[in-house]
Amino acid sequence: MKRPATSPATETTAAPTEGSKAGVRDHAKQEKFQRILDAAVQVIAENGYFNSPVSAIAERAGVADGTIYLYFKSKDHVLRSALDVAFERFHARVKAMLAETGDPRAQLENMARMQLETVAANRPLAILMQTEVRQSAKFYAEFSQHHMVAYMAMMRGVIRAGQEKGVFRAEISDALAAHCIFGALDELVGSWVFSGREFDPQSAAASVLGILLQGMNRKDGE
Amino acid sequence: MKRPATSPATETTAAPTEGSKAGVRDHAKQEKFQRILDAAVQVIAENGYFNSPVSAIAERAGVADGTIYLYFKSKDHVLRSALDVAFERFHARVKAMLAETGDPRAQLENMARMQLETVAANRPLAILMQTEVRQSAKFYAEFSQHHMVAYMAMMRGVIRAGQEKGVFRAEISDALAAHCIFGALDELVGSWVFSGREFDPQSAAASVLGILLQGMNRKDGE
Amino acid sequence: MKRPATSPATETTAAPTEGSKAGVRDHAKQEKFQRILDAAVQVIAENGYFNSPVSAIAERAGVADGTIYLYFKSKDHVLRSALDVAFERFHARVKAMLAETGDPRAQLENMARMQLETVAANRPLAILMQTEVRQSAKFYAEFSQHHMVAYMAMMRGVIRAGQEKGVFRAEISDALAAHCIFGALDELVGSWVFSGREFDPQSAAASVLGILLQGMNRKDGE
Amino acid sequence: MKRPATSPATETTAAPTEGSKAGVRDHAKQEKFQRILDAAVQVIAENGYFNSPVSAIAERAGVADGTIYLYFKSKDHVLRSALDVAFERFHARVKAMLAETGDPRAQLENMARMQLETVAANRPLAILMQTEVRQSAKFYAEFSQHHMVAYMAMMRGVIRAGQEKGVFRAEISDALAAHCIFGALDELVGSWVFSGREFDPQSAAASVLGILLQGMNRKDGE
DNA sequence: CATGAATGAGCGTTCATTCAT
DNA sequence: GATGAATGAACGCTCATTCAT
Repeated sequence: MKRPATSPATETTAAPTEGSKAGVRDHAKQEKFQRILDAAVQVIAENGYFNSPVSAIAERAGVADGTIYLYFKSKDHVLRSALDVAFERFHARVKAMLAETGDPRAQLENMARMQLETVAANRPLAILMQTEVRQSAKFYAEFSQHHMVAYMAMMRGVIRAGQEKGVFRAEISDALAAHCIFGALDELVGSWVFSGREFDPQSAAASVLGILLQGMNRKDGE
Repeated sequence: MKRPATSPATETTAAPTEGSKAGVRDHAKQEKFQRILDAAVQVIAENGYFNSPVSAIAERAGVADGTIYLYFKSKDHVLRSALDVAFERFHARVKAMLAETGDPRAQLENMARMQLETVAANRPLAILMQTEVRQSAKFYAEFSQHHMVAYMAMMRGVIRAGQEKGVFRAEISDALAAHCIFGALDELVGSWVFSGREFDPQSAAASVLGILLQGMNRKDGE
Repeated sequence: MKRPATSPATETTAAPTEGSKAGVRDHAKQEKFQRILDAAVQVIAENGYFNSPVSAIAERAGVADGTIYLYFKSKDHVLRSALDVAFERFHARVKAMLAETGDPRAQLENMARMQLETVAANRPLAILMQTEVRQSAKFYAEFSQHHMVAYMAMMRGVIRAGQEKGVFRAEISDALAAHCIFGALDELVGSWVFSGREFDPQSAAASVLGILLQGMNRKDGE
Repeated sequence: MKRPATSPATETTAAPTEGSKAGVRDHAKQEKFQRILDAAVQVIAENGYFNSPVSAIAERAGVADGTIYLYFKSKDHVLRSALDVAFERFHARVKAMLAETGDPRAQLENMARMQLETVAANRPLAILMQTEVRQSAKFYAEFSQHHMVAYMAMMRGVIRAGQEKGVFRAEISDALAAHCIFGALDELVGSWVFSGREFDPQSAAASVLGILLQGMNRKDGE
């Protein structure tokens, strides 16, 4: 089947109806839900969305093909859910970090480090983020609306706070700066993910922010 | 058919054999070759590679399905060719610009401007560059080997030259800086391409480089 | 997919995995397996392998096109299986007969009769044996290796036994004689199959062996 | 295209219209006609009819694809012509031999030898005779009507003459005996053609006829 | 006559999805 | 709930044949 022209609004991918009969049942359901998601991430990272039959995902998850459709409306929604879930977790962790960090520069560096760490911790998921999110303009636009905008807003808030505190130059557009930071890191992730090279999130984040905060220009007197 | 495991090395996508019979024939062939490429770029930009049947590309190009296969070995090669041709043109233009520009800062800004201009000039192609290049890890790795490495090398050369002339800080890694610049611009392109917003390449390039060269930090005494 | 250059060795065409869940399921599977085989034999006998779309076989079998591929790896394997199954049954029956027949002359005549009977009992299958086995040199060579060699070996064994018992001339090559008998019968089958004429296997077998055993020459004193 | 349901009556495959302008032209035409036929025999023997694109035949013959259709109505007719021409030549040579040979036994042995020689002289053609003639029941039936019947009639005539002269047993059916002889030889040819083994037509013919004339039975007193 | 680019019907095969068990 | 056999639409690609040059 082709991706339907009208995409069904994402529905924030709630895990299957919870809160009914027994907690045991719920737990079993949740567990299978997650197993399918993990299998999908692995299989799709290896072969790409369109070269990953639902049957391959089912097999990796250890369930029957039909079972997938008890948990997800379509193959498409499996991918959406995987990305949604992953992003929401990341988002929550960043939000928590921001709440307990004061200095804008430290906040930015932590965000950078967490972005790279997330990728380093789950390579298949990183591959999905680099490839399948962009599998089509429509999908990407949708994903961006849901998640990227929210993430960028957080980053822009940090930058604006820094500007108000006088640590960042006030004449810089917060939106532009956020794009620059995210883009630089994302590019790094891409080159890492596809080459397979190792790298240290901590120091890589520091290096990138070193460039972006201090600039490439040699200062007079250096 | 699935994407073949061993892809036949790209072959630099020469347009069909030229230089024989009549110039007329050659011209007609070249024209049809290009028409198919353009159609492919449009259709794939709209629907994504896997949701774009060859028949749709053929229809858009105004040729029969089978005709595609007189010019390209496979659907896969149509996409490769489109990307190869586009990149090679871009690469050549950048190279020419570098040859007639002396100042490293001006060189970087021109590169940035040209990257954004290219995208502004051909939105469907920009979409392809943002999406289909990454359609699979394999494809991306291959494309990167062919083109990105070459482009990045050019940029790193400019940065090193600037470091030697003393305009850029010497302690910065040229590779990392190149990734940051490219990534920042690419991210900008992405957000533009998928939102449909307008923007001015010239000033956008200047703004981005403003951040990357001078840094976000407020200088003492400002 | 194209016919793979290396065909995967026939695998003796086991019917789908049996012996698990319920005997009911197994039986249903076996029944469909056989139905597809029968449909294939009929359709291919009528039109030839290459003029028999899989869809035509599926239709005749009363299943969907895709269902064929749940039972067979490829169109190619449907044909192989049909021939393999048919030959193995024939082979087994001949073997059983040989075990309970003593006289070499009677053994030969029974083999001849059974060859003709088999054909008379299933005309479409006979057509396949006369045509599609030879559809390509490769296929034929493969089939011969698997089945013809085994059958010829049985016949040569009978002939050698007859020679040792002194009923057949010792100076005759058993291999050559076997070829002569089989060829004479096969030619008869061919002329029958394609003309549609009726004939009686019993008496035809007797007549052919009458010629081959006693020779065409008039004996002195006759 | 599929083989048309109504086969166009064969038309005895006359070479293109001759007897007009100049003998030179005619000769050139004949030569190209033959070149295409030879190419077809080679290519089809190697790959089978349905795996032999017209373009492959054209290439082997050194002509353009379209040129084939100036000499033959369809791909189908190229094959028919090749077989017709080959058979007619063989038929003529046998006929000439029969005219200058008196003894029925010698006639039969010469026919056998010539059948094997023909095959030994042109292996690709032999492969065609063993395989493509049988590509479908329809084709085979048609070919048989045209050629086999004629050839069998000659052989039956020889056998009947032998019976009248008292050298062959009178109670044998001439038709059956002819089938036996032809079938035995044809089987031999088949086993040779597909195995690639060498063999000597002269002695093989003698051996086969040795069996068929004298019989396999040991005579009393031997 | 000869060419070979163009056509488009047709094929083998895959796989998302359904539904009887 | 879970299964997995069955479906059939859809696809990439081939190639016999035509026809403008």
